[in-house]
Amino acid sequence: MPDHDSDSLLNRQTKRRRVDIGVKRTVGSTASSTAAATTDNIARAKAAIFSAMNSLSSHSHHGSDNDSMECSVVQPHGGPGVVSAGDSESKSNVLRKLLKRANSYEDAMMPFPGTTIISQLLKNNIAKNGGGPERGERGDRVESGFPGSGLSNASSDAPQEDACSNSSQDSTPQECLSPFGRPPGLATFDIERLNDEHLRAKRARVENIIRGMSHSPSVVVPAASRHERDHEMDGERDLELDCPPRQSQQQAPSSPRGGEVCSSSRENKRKQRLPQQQQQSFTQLVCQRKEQKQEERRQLKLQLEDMQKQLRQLQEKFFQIYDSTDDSEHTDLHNDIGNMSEDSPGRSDTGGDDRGGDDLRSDNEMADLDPGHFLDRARALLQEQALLADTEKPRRDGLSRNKGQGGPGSSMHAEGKQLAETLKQELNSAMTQVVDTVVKVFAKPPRPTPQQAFPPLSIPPERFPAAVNGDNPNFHTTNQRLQCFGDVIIPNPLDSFASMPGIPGPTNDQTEALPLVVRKTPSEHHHQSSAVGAHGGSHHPALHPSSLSASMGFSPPSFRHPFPLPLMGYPFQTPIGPPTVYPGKDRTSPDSMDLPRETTSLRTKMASGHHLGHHHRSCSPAHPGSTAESLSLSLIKSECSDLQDMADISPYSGSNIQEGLSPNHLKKAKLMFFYTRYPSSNMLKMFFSDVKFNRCITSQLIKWFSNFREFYYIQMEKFARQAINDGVTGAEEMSVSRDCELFRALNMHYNKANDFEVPDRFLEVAEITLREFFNAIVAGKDVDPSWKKAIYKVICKLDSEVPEIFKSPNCLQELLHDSRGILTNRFLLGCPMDSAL
DNA sequence: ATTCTGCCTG
DNA sequence: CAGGCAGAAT
Repeated sequence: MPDHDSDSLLNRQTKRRRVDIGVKRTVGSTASSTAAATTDNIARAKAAIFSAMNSLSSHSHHGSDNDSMECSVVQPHGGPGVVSAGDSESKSNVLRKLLKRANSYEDAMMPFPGTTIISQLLKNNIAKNGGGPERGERGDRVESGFPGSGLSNASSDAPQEDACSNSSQDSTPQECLSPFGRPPGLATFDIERLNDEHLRAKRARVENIIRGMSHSPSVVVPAASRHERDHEMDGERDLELDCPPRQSQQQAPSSPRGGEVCSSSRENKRKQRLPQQQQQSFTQLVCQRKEQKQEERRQLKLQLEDMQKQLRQLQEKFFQIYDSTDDSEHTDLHNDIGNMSEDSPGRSDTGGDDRGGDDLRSDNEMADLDPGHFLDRARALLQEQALLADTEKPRRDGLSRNKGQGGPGSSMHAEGKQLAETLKQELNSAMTQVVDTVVKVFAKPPRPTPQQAFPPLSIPPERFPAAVNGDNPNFHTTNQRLQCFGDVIIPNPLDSFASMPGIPGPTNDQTEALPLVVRKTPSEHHHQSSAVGAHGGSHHPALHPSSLSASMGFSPPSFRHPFPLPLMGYPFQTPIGPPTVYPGKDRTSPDSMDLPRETTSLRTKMASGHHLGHHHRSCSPAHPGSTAESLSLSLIKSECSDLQDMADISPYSGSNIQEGLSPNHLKKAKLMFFYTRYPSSNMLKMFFSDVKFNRCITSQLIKWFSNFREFYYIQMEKFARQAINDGVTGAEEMSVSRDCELFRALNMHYNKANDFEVPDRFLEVAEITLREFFNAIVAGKDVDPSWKKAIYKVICKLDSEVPEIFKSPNCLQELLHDSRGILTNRFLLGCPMDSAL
């Protein structure tokens, strides 16, 4: 095909010449403009949310460092103007601020771990609230009730100053600076009374809201959020609708700066899909959860510290008592006093009651002089464990006593106990270490591998001091906490992502959402199509939110995927996995044929991502494929600099609306191409109603069709030239049938599994296209760099209506009249949740 | 200024 | 198939 080659060369030379036609500009414009308006509106709110989330997440990461006030960044744009907005807006702001305060208070409250944030919050509110008399005017400005904005860290941030300055206008500086600084209700008491009723009402509202949110992730979404959700749905389906007042109000706070950030960050690349969604309510939920986690974390840390202290003390005691044992175990190195003390650090300091010399001596005696003593001890221990009476060897007991063990008459008994306890303690210590590790992982982002990072405290596996009872409570508590944590942590180990350089905070926010997602995922149309290959094992839960939750329940913790995050942004129905885990050889269904490819392509982008490789490598060697996949996905999101999109991440995507395009969507798009080559963005929205549209999604879909067209026209040109080369003289001589090579090529591309009956109309269009190309080439028009333009113009008019069935999220199943995929998937995946088709 | 498109490249 | 780009349309 010399011609073609030269042609492409020509094109290349004159590149950038505008070849495209006015195609679709008209149709698309309406749609796009509408869509644009909608997204734009939403965008601001998103940006706001994003920033809030971001700040929160960063807060959580550094929280342990007591950088706590980072949370104040929550509302970068939260100037005075914000406050003046509508009712709902101020409410949301108030909430945010409340949450903010909660964070601050959390630090302050540390000594009272048991206290709830809310109660403290409210108390403080009461105490402080008198500060702003004028506040009464605006009931909604509850934030004024929290003059403690600057409370935990005055230097922390500017944003906080906003709130601070706000209140300072009305109240004294002290209020602003020191929440605890002045005795509650002194001068302000009267004032407070004036506003008492009002404040009560306010508090009640706030409390209710917070309570509702804090109850559980699954909780009923507050009215506000529900509305939002509804609105979102409306927005998707009917873009013409104006935003309800609420919406616009909510957007108000974020408008200016959110937009800026958004656009600036967007400049880098056109990024990908990022799910978009709920706004205020989500933010609130996220914040709340963050708070809760943070508090838990802190408490846990405190307890751990206590435990460690106790452990040290116990250790000391232990060394005091069991020096000999330790020594003998440790070797013969310690034959004399000096060595002993060395071996047991801290012991010399604290322990030094009476035993110093005696102990040592006894050690010597035991080791050298009286080996029998040792045996006695061991026996005693055994006896203890066997619940035998220690009276068996009164004599030896006495001996040991004489030796200076210093124990009471029941030393044997005590010893046995202690040894038993020691064993327990070892287990405990292990647990402690684990807990500690976990906590650290959470607290400090830049921690690579939790596993090895055992606390320095790490007491050698030798024996630990007998666990005094006092120790146990803590231990139990810790354990319980750990378990509780587990529920939280496991679903969103994301925090570990935080440790990765390339990953921005926002990513973590998504994590937060996970638990929520899980709950809300009825998953209606999973496994629409087939696709999946063979063994269920290949499926990775991480890519399937609902299945994730489901599998979570059934899989042992160790199998839980460490990187669930990606699901948010990606595929739901994605059968994925095969390519990652299994090279794709064992794909059985014809349908699945194209899957690997799609999957691969999906992954391609991620793979192309810069930091990808080492990231997942370092992160979870255990799950190479899946990890890579999910991580990549997360990275993609991370990379997506579009703040709006980031803000779009929401936990509510579960039900019907997906936040990303799955391979099945791609498949569907391909099938749709048989009907329409130039779908408008509006049309796409209608036909992909199960996807939450944002700019990224729209762009991607458009890009898909663009790619489809590209391939289509390339094929057309190719075959046209081929026909010419073959000596065809008239366009009429050519036809496109289902048997012809051209069709096969096309079908292979768009309908690889061949499980869809290509409409005749497509054949006609293909034929027309082919002839157009043929004629154009024959006429020598291909010398014109934009010679295809005319053809495009013709072809774009040949779009036919896409059958209604394509509007159904489940259309693939119906179109492919193949339930195999569904059943297969369900079985293979062993995911009951998915049966909720 | 934004959106959409096609072209080229990987 | 996606990223990046440039051009055109709005």
